[in-house]
Amino acid sequence: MAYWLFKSEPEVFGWDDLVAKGEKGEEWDGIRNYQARNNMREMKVGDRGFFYHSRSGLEIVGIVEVTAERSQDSTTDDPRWDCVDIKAVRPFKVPVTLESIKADGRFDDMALVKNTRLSVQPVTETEWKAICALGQTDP
DNA sequence: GCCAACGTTGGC
DNA sequence: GCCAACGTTGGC
Repeated sequence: MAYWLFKSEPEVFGWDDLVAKGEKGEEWDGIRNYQARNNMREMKVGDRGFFYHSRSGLEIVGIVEVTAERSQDSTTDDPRWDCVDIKAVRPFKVPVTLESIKADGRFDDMALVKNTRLSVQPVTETEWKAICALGQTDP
């Protein structure tokens, strides 16, 4: 199983919005960046990801799961863009802020720190476990 | 709300 | 194939 991180602006589509979608989850559409799209193409059903609030909040707030593999992004006819579906699994007991991730030192290689503009990015198993621990939440 | 960083587009 | 112009993301 692989691990990922999904960014979203809470004012546009936040953690609570994903929770409201329930078990069916939500199509992670609107991604128009090749790197982010390529990451989604690698995803398998059952892969886990962090849900991060960008622009405001600036913290990882919960764990999500991939519920459907790549298919055409329904918001466009352009065949270049496809995406996966994700659902909320559980919230972090304690949100993990970007500030604390930067201050930690163990996460300096994460795209979250090094490539701030990448909205869908891979996370290593080591990073996954360490961040879940910071969030005081089961991986 | 600003703007730096980065990605994409298109004229040449 | 270069690079200027433009558009978008996201931290501050």
